[in-house]
Amino acid sequence: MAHRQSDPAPDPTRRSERSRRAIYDAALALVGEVGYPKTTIEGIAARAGVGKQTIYRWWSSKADVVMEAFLDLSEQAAEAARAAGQESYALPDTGDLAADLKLVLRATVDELHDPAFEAPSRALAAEGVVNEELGRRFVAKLLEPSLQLYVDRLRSAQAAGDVRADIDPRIALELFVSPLAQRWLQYTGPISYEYTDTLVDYALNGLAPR
Amino acid sequence: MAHRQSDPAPDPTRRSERSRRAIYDAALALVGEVGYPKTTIEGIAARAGVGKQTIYRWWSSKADVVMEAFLDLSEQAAEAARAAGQESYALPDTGDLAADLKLVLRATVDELHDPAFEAPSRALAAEGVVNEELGRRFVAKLLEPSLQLYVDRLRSAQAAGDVRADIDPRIALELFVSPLAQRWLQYTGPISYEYTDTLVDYALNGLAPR
Amino acid sequence: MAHRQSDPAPDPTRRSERSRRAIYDAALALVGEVGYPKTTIEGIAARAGVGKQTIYRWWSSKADVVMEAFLDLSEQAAEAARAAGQESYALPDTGDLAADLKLVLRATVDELHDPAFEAPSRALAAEGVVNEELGRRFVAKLLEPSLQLYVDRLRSAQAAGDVRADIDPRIALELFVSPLAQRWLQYTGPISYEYTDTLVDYALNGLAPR
Amino acid sequence: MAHRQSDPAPDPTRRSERSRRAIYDAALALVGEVGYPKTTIEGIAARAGVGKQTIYRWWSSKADVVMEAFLDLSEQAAEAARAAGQESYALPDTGDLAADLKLVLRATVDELHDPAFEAPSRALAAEGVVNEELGRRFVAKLLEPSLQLYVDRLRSAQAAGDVRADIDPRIALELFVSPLAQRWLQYTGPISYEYTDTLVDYALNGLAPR
DNA sequence: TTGTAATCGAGACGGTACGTCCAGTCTTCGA
DNA sequence: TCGAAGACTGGACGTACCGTCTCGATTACAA
Repeated sequence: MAHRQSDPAPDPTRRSERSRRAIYDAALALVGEVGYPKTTIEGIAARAGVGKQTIYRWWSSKADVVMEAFLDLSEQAAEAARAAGQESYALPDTGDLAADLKLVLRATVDELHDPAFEAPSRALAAEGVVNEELGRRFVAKLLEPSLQLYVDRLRSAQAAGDVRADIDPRIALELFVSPLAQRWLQYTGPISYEYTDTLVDYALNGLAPR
Repeated sequence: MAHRQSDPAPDPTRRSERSRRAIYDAALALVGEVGYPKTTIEGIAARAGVGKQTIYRWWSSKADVVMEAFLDLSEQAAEAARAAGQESYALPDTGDLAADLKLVLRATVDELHDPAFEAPSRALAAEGVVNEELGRRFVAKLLEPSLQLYVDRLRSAQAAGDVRADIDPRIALELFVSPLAQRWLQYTGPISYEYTDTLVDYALNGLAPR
Repeated sequence: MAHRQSDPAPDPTRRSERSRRAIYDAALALVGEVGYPKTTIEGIAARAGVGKQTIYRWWSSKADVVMEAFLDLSEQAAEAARAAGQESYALPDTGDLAADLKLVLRATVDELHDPAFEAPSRALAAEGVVNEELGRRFVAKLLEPSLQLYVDRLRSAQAAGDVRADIDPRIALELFVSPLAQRWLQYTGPISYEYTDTLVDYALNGLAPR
Repeated sequence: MAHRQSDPAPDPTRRSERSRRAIYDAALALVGEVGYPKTTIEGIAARAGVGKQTIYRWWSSKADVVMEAFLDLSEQAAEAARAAGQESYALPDTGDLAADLKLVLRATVDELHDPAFEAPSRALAAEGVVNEELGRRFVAKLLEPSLQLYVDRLRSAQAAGDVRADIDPRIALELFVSPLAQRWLQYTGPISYEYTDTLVDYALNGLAPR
């Protein structure tokens, strides 16, 4: 980072779009093929047919490059989904909260098993654990928007009387989202539809007898 | 690891205890001072006053060294706790499940804020995210034993009728443990007594109106 | 040089005199301040407030730029000398050959000690040793004209009977000029008035007893 | 150079002779093949099958490496000559000074035309022009020993009455050696047997009529 | 009690990647 | 239309570590 400050700051309007795209592609391809630790700036540059300086000019670290590459990928995916008529900016709301949550969590389970997403997102999550700044960026850009959808759905459920009014939705969603996240991140247990269904049931009804 | 196979297998009985201790100390000190990524085998060896080969002879990677060092530290801490009369092999069981869980989680909150534990455990957690073998070892050695205590306490609560009998305690515990873990690992939110108390309440009583 | 061919040949009439001057000044200043090897095209351009392309358009290499800059400096110096009434296009001819040569060589000794000339001329001489094309240009433009003055003076001496008629003046001058040059270039010995006086004496009278 | 001082100084007794030889060979081969400026440390290391650090550990610069490689080559050549019965530690002394000098200078002319010696010695001479420290080393190790032979021969000539007693041999030798050196270094003129013969004649007999 | 075989500290080795600097080319924009 | 500005590909720089490989010098066990 320090080395960037000293430079006279490059002019973003003259930036080569071609290079940026090539760098994103190379970065994601390498992370997928050889894993994040063996992915090197030098390797990305070579694969992208780009000078190393072009990477160092616009990004401050390998984590930064991979992060933006992944962000870009997500945006493209979102764009594609939007174009395909899907609305990814809201959870389904059939009136049956449990069913809706289970559905969405099952989709998340599938996504977590998709190898195209797994390598870079694990890498970024790991980096974020140890690098607070990047971690917060990762959360703000990638995680929080998804979590917000749960907040919205839970509020709707509160309006319908399906969730107690005094519940904080931002915390409530963690009851079923965080366990899944932890199992995936830390290999603390297997991930399955049955598991996520169970989480929803437990979370909605509580552990204590009613 | 591969490089170990080629060696004629070192004789553990002739191992220098002095060196091992020095290596553990150096490893933890460096992780604390300069962070895990800037901690190098070479640096550990120099700091420990030890030849590099002595490290490579007994460990297969930096992650391995730091892992064992941290394990050793934890064991010492546990030992010290035991010596001080505390029993860390069981959760309190006052009959009030909610209160017992809140108490233990508050202690965990404190631990997570302890800088001596934070650097190495974050580093290992991060490494484990990306390195499945190490991740599983980390969980098995450090996480699972603690989680087992929750399982025991929940079973006791089931026997007392405070938790429904059809609940799987291994999953149930994740409702309040995983959210805390995720907030700590991924900076998805602040960590406080109030937060963990809320988690316990939500988990025990559920989100749906009763 | 090759890269010049590809360009559509720049139009010298539209060349910016301002830029050329600035480039000469910057080049000589940098060679003086940081030495020839650390002088870079980029540095010259920045110091001259000029685009790199402006340099590459008119010169083929760093050596080329410095060469022309130095040539320009020499011409200016010659001009100034001429303006001051000195005639630098001929050696003194008092009738006493030995005295005349000693005088001129002493002036050369002084010049070789002048730091303003030393850095760039050493740099160019060095470059010329290894780069024949540039070396020959250096000699033709800078050295040969001076040597010609010795040739003229020696011819005049031959006419006066002070030098044998069968002597080749172009070779003869090397007897006292080359030793001085070598001592300066290669640090093979100290340079002083006494030394050059001795050279003249030895050269004129020979080593063998008469 | 600075970076060497900071290191704790490597242990010369543990140095790899194999690597040193390979580095010398690679350096000389590259200088011969692509020229000194295009010879890089990286290239030498690759060609020698050696890590770059092994070069930086023992030498402070490219010039240093090439210098020692050339020195080593010269020593080997001298050794070989010695083994072949030649005595390179003295000039011939037939009693005819002029003939002896002409003979030796003709041999020098041949040597200067030998491409195996030309590339590295030009490179080192050039470097020495601009780098005083290296220049002096070059002279002391390579030039001065040869010049000393001339001094010896001239003294012998003085004893025989063939050279005036008041002549300083160290300066006298420059009358025929330096012109040759300058023509070779700076391309100030062609080099031939006839030329060196002429130099000897002029120097011994002087330019003035007798 | 004395070899003798292993481990030990030390650090040189062949390598890979780092982050920087500059070469030489190409593109944009203002005068 | 040229020149300043500077982004671009490319490649060498000198450094830091990697993991392997000798080296003596302890050191502890078996003879």
